[in-house]
Amino acid sequence: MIYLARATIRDIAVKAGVSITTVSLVLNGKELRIASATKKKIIRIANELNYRPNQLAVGLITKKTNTIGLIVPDISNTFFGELAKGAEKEASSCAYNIILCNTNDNPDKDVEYLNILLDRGVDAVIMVPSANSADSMAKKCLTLMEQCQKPLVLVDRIKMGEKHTSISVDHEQGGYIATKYLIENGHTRIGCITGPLGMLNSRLRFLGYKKALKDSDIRFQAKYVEEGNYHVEDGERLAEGLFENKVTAIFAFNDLMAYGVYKAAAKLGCRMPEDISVVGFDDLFYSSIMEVPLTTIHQPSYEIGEAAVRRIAELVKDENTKKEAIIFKPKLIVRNSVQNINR
Amino acid sequence: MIYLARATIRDIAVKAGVSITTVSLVLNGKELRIASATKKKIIRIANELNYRPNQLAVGLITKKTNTIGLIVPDISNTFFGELAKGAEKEASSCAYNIILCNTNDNPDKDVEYLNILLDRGVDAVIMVPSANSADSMAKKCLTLMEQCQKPLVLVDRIKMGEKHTSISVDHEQGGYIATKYLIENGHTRIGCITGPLGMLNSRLRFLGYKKALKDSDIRFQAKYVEEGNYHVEDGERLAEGLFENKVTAIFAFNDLMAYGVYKAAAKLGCRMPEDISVVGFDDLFYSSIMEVPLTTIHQPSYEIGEAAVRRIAELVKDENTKKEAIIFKPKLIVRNSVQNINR
DNA sequence: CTGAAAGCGCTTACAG
DNA sequence: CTGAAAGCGCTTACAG
Repeated sequence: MIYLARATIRDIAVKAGVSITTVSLVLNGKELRIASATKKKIIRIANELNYRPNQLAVGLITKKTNTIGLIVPDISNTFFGELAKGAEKEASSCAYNIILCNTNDNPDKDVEYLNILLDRGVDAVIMVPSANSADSMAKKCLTLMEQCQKPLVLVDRIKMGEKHTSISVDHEQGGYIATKYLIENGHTRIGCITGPLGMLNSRLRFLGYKKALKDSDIRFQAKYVEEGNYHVEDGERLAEGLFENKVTAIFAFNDLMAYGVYKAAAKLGCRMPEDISVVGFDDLFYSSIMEVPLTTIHQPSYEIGEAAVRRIAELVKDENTKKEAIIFKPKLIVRNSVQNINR
Repeated sequence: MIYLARATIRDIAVKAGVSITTVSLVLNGKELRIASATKKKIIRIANELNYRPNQLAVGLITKKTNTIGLIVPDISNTFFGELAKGAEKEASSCAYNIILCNTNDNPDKDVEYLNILLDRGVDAVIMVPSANSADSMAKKCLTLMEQCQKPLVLVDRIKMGEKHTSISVDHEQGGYIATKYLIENGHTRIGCITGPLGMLNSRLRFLGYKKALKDSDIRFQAKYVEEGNYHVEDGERLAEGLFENKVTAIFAFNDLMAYGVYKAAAKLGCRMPEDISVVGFDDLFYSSIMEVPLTTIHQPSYEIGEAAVRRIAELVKDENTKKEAIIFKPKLIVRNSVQNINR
């Protein structure tokens, strides 16, 4: 009972006494005129032989592999894990598969993987560009994909517009509502731990922070701002300086750094939120189960992944699909890490 | 400057005035006898044209795609995220790519994805079977892979041995050392929140728990045992019953449920670890940054992913590679969630 | 030292 | 209603 080789279309043709053309036609439901007896016979035999088309052969000839490349900086980061999960789910439901590429935020890998994916005939790629990727790198990727006439969907850390679809939360608005919420709770000395300001998402959140201050006539002060690198350790290290500058609240540009603020507070005996309020960004799973659940800006990472694949499916079907950006609204998730200090 | 089509081996042959055979030979470094002038010319032209072989064509003919399927229950779970990251890194370093499949613990998906992966000509697959997958399901998968003569590496939730490689931490020993540690710290009324006992990893950890009790002449008591489903909510819900039974410590079979125990303790005003000690299993990233960092059993998920791909690379090169299991030693990570109650 | 030919497993005009 | 033929982009005996 051991079949070393899978049945091919030829095996079916031989067994059914017809040509492989006919088999192909029937199995793909292309020729409706074929005698229903022949049709039934072919289908029966295909089932008997457990026939499944070799997708390499199909892809080679149709120039379509039903395959999408997904390039992320770090799949073990919950944010990208959720994104991948959403993308995979949507892909699976349209008979696509995902080829996973993890760059560790190495910009060279962005291009390297893109080429490899193209070698494998992917129909499109979803890419979260590496943190330190120069704009020239993103351009290179876009050019590569354009030459092949294949969609590139840029996600989260978006560099430029126009010729491709980009998907992201509205980072600026996220920064704005996070800061606004702190202001509404009576805070005026609001520290800010940004992400790398070389990254657009970080610059946009920073813009939102400054805009919210301005709208409330609170003077922006550079001494309340520290540039982090999106890691827990940065949050911890940078929070200490902010504490010394007497901030009553800190807006950390991601949840990870917010956790770092928690650690710094614990180390220095600051109570949360009585002595120091914190708002994060991302809404990672952990944020809801902490002892002091973190108030944060929710990013719909799962939905972003879904949306990326959905847009690709549209793009592949109809090249004229508009390639404009998809912007998700950020949402403030109020939990317990902010103290109202209005009297 | 827009090339709609990628250069093919034929384009090179035409431009160099040689046959495609020669081009293929040179580019694959197969025929060393070829005139070095011809060789150089071909290589130069290939570079000029940015030639990259179409992997669909290569795969179709060589029956090897340098592609590995990875089937996991939930890629957004840090444990599997780390595993995927390790697998991807190792894959990338041997020029393999990973096709990601997410089953949401639906056993039917295990088989469905396996077939799809086979259609795509993967060289092997790494699978973490779904939680409720019956043994018959695992057998089906093994049979499928055997027929194609392709390695299947079963990871973490292992069903059966022999014909395939399985990779996992030693769950029983993990359960043993976790329990032993609590005993050494003076605990005798040790609650236990297991995973689904239908899953082998859970049964093994349970065995370790009972063995540790026995070795210390502590009577096993069923009332100290609750069966969970590896989710935070189970930990929280089941901990309450255990508290009522006056346990002084709880061994949760994964970190997620341990977090649930934390939540239950907070709700009931129990201090950690003064009133209740907890040990987890997995050593998720978050466990180290909690206010009361969790003492837990470390599972080397990244290394497991790496090992899976490394074994596959060996297996693909040499069919005679031994197919026995790879068992990682679990490691106790002592942090702050256990109180020593010896006087 | 190099090339013509067969073939991997399919799809798709085209012809009958 | 059905099939012969060409072809997708490669590799690999085989022949010279």
